[in-house]
Amino acid sequence: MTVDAPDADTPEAGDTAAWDDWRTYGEPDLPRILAAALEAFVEHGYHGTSIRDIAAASGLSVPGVYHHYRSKQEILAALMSATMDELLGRSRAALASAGDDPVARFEAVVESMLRFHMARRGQAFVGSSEMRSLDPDERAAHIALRDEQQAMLRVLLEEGVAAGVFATPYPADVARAISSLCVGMASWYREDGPQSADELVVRELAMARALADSGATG
Amino acid sequence: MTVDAPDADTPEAGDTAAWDDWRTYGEPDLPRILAAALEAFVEHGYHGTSIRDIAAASGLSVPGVYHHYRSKQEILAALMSATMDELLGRSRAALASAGDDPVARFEAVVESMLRFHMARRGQAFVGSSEMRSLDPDERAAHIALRDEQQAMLRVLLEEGVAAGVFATPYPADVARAISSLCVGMASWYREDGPQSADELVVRELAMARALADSGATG
DNA sequence: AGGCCGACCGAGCGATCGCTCGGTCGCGAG
DNA sequence: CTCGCGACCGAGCGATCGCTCGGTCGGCCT
Repeated sequence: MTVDAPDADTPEAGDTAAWDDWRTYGEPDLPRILAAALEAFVEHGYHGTSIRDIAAASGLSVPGVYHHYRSKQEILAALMSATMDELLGRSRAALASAGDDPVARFEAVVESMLRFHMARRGQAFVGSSEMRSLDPDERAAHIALRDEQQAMLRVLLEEGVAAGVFATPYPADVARAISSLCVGMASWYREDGPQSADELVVRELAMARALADSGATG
Repeated sequence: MTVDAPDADTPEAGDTAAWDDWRTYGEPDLPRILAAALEAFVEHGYHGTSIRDIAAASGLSVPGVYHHYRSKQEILAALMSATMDELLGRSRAALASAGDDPVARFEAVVESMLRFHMARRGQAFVGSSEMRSLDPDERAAHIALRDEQQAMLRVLLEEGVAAGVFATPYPADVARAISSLCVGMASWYREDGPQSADELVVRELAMARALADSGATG
């Protein structure tokens, strides 16, 4: 069992100091097997993709794939954890670079989520649609990370409410709603769509702010 | 090939006059094969479910299933179209019962979507997650209906903007966002959750209104 | 009583599934 | 030059897949 690892110059999972350039995205540097699996999972889903599909798309034989991963399940798990690691890493980096203003902190994290779900739409889509295909252990770990991401948002909203800059009485619901917007965006966004990524970020950010101020009637 | 049809007292697809009681939901009255397929698709996905799974869960043999549906694909298609027919029917009924006020019309349709995604969460989830598993023809038909649903929302938003009661410069984006909120809700909502369905509707409706007023800076 | 038909089933078809066995090959170390 | 080892492959295992063939059975019409 060898690693088939990402290039060495890629920031490692959990390394908060990396991703300091959290707004910019290069080519996804997944190892070829994961890249092939990603494309297939996006199009046909985990159970609709065979190891032979993945092998052919990565230019390998079936045993060639099994030389790098012990099972199809391990391929999915590797893909999902790479996804969550990058999302959380970028969100933490965004938060760390945002200073003290509650609104700026909130917007930095939301922007990091928006950009991730646009630039890594395939990963983001698989990360949410194939959770049920994960083995219980990996699924629990994945859910914990996703909850951590949402908790970050919720805390930021609560701090904004405490500071008097947000009005929502239900920060947890708003955090969930913003996550839903991001997941949804990963489904419909196309790079060659009518709006630029930057403009889309502006629009969605405005919607996120509106959610943070919703329910102000009291 | 016979029908395995819903009970005769169920409103038929496309019958706008039905669903006049669009807010109330009884037990889903899917034929047993579709009910079994729904449960399996929610848990394991279309490709993760075998005909033998569906047969066993509906108390039939494999040929017994094929007596009612020509293929596994036809089972999925029947489930998806039943879903979209009910959603669109209830939304149209909500709109028809809402009077002339633009805000009331908007809120009626959003509420119909919210309640549907709560009461029929399984169908709603499969309807959005298994679109890629549909054959191209049925997929195109399904997408057309989904677009019709979103267009209804967008037109309502445009009318509200024209009437001066909504502020968003991007009604299409807001319509998409509201749909995303509904789809997301189908993923996390549980009937035995901490909030009642009615309270959740109030909260989510407030968020939808906030989205309709977002981006007012110009 | 006889015949038809809708509802269903036991057995099994060929294809494909995830995965493995027993290799080959090239490259770097000694 | 040889040896070990990581990277890979041809062939094929048993299991399961979607689907079908050739029935049985019971209720309804005449």
